[in-house]
Amino acid sequence: MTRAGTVMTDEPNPTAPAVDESFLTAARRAKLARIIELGHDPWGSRFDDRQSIGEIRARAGEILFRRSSGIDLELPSLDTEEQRAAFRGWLAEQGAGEMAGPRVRAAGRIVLSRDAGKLKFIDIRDMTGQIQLFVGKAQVSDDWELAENFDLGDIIGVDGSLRRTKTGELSIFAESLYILAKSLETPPEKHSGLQDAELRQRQRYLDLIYNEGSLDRFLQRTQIVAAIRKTLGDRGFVEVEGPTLHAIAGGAAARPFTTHHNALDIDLYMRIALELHLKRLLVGGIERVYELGRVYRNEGISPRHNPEFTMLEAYQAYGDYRTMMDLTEECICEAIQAIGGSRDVGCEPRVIDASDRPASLAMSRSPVATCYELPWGDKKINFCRPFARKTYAELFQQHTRVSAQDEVAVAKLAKSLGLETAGRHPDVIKNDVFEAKVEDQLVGPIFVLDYPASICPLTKRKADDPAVAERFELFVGGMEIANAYTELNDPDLQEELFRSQLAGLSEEDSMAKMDQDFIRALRHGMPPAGGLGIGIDRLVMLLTNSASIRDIILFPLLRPEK
RNA sequence: GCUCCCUUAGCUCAAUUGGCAGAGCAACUGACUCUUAAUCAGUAGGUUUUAGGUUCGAGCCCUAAAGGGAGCACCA
Repeated sequence: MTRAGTVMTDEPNPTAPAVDESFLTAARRAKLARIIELGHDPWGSRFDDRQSIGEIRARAGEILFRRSSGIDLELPSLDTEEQRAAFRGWLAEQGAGEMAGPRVRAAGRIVLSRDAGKLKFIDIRDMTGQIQLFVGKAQVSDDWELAENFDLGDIIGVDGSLRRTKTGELSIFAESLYILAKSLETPPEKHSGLQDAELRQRQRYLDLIYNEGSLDRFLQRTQIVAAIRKTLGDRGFVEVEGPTLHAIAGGAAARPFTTHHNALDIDLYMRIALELHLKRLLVGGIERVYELGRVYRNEGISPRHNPEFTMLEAYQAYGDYRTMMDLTEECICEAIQAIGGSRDVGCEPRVIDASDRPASLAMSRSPVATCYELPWGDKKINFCRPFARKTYAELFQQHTRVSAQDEVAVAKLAKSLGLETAGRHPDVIKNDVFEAKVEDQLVGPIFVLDYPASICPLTKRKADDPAVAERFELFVGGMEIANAYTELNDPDLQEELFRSQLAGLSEEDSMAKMDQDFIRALRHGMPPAGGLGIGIDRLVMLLTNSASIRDIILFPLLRPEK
């Protein structure tokens, strides 16, 4: 393993210069040195055949009380405080004897420690749970002094037997102890954890270790993403990996990050969307295709925006936006199920009536009633399939008392809301009003259908009304979660829409957006298709009841420290 | 980029009207072989984010900077 010119420095070096030689770390370094004196490597090594704490806890039923007479007794159940109290009485009645349980080996981080004379109670935690070690000076003999040099935060291993203490606490009665990694820093306060939002983000590892729910939340994120992949995979969607470095940053109207390729000497953009390359793959014959990956937008940071975020885009040939509505419901409901969302919470399967379903919109297949209820802030949100479906125009009318068709009245309303109207397209003004007055109100889940065509340059128009685009957005908890189109596959119209869209932009921006190869691909023929985008971060926020996107992104962007 | 708010011991938080900077946890010393946020006794730990200013006196008032938070702008 040693390469020429490299010196392996396996020898622990307790005299290494400390960055912060405060009295707290000095105490830990003194223990580090003492552990080395005792003949242990404070940085540990491979630790085979351990069981997870979750697995070990599951073996509690194997513990027996062995009376001196040789008769083994099963222990009473110990799930509640009453049962624990009863256990203590029961144990006192048994007289002479001792607990006997399976031999186990565990490893984890010390999160709590209580000394009681020649006894130590050490709580260790691994990814699956937490358990108490019972460490007696007489019982561990040689390892007692090692244990005396343990600190909160150290990662240790233990061999012992699984038993219960006299108070009923499931514990590993230690026989041998191992130091696997010394911790030289002081952990956060043990009751309240790490509260400071900045420290929680910068030092996410501490948040994960010490804040209740943090690790679970991020594991749930992984489960949600895995469930979405499974949902799509089960339906024949092919996952692909498109380029993240784009010569042309298209597919959305966001400002890209720029970067530079040295050998080619060209500026490149970090992708702002997945759309245009996935549609090329529809042309190429991948009839159901998706990508679940990172996009980058050079925009402001807020509780709902991080400059890099995870987006799902899925395209299905021979479908349309109604197809994608069903797919959206399936992805979300199966994700809820994957994280253990409660099912059938008494929400009556709703009958889709005229108010939910515009006459023009036929369900593409009969809905399956599936009901989940999740907390969202101080509210609860019911995810009952099918989700409500209302048109943009209906919702506009309902929440503003103004007809979306009445451009004069809409402009007047916009002005009264303090929105800029001069020189703007009526549909843009209308959409500003919609965003200001309607979106926040949509607790949902609700599909908003049929957007003004002029704000949807990549979307097919309705056959009977070219002013309306076949697009929906799914709103839940006031957030836009999904956005889907019947994809525009007319190359000439697409080019025209791009040009009119770009008319207002500077030459430089215009060049950045006009993707001639994409138009050329459409000219070769793209099947009619439905396309869906889901903002994964916002979906995870919603499903984990998180108020800030920074709570569900492991390492959100922060200014560099100092 | 703009506005407002926050920053006190390693961590979590106090500090009255501008009047001696405090507690809990963590640490250190001691007691305890069944603890559960263990308990008890004692010890130590501070450039109050930074740089200026006002004042007899500033954690507190003023100015600026840094970092964070909320909102706005940006985000078809």
